[in-house]
Amino acid sequence: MKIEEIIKSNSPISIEKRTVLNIMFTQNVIADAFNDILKSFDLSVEQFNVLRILRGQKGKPANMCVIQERMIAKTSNTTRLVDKLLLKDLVIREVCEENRRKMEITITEKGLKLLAELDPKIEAHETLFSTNLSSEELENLNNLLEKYRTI
Amino acid sequence: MKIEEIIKSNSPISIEKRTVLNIMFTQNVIADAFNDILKSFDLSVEQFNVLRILRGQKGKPANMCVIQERMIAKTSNTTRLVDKLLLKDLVIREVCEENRRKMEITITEKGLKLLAELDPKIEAHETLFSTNLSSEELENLNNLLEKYRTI
DNA sequence: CAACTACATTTGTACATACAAATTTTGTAA
DNA sequence: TTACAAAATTTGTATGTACAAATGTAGTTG
Repeated sequence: MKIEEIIKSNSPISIEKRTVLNIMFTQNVIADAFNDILKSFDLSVEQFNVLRILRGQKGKPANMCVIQERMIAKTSNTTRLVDKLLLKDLVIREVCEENRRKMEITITEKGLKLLAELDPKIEAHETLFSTNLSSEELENLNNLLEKYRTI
Repeated sequence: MKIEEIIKSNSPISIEKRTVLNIMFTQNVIADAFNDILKSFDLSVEQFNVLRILRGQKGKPANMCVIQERMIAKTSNTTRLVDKLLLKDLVIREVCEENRRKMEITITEKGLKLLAELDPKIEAHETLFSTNLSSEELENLNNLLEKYRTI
């Protein structure tokens, strides 16, 4: 569906504006589908991302800075996201003994299990949209996006 | 900058996952730049979008349904967005006489003036990223996104 | 070591988002 | 005409986001 139909515009839209709208709208479609999956697991997208970052640490704890710099939405409030994960026993939080300003966040067994359960569903979702494009088209799309956002 | 560097991943990422990340991240970059512009005008992105939808009505009022269906993020709370715009005298809200369940929202002169002031800045921003790509590349990007998100 | 500055995180506040429940009005059918 | 269902919007609640200010800790310099 063309972006003009989606926002029900009757006047023509410049290619620059269309590109912005298309990126915004496509992100929305993906995020909505993500949300649908995570909702049944009582996780928000950002909570899920934090868990994935922690799993990527392979046992090593991560402090708040590290989590923050790896998140996609840069200014999510990491403290409160971790608070929520703590309440569900998906992570533990300890003061770092070498530098008491830092916090060490580690994913728990329960957190890992939850991710393991989610993995196939998330992967299926990621694949779902991609099947509309050939591998060359996918590569092309990624290259164009990377080139586009460079300032 | 490649998406792998951005999220500081050391393990390889599938093309499907990379595509999702690239779309999410690019949208974030655009939205942040948008926010920077609107912040100085004390508008949020969604408030701005509502104003633009109202301007598109060319004098005709729009009811809440109409506004909602034209917004990019489908479940923004239109009532509260309009509340905020009312407080700033950028719109007026009246009960529709033919169907008293409906509300008629109209943009004010002040709202139109604000948009007129914003227009060139927003356009410059939309153009900024687009200059990284040729017209064919832009067309290509738009087509790929439209094809990608089709379910 | 006292005073500063920088660092890491938390807290406060205002606003936005998601979704369900409530409210008001309209149309319709017994 | 009362009762009921549907439509349009609002309200409530929990959560998330943006950003500034506050807190607590570490390192540095006079």
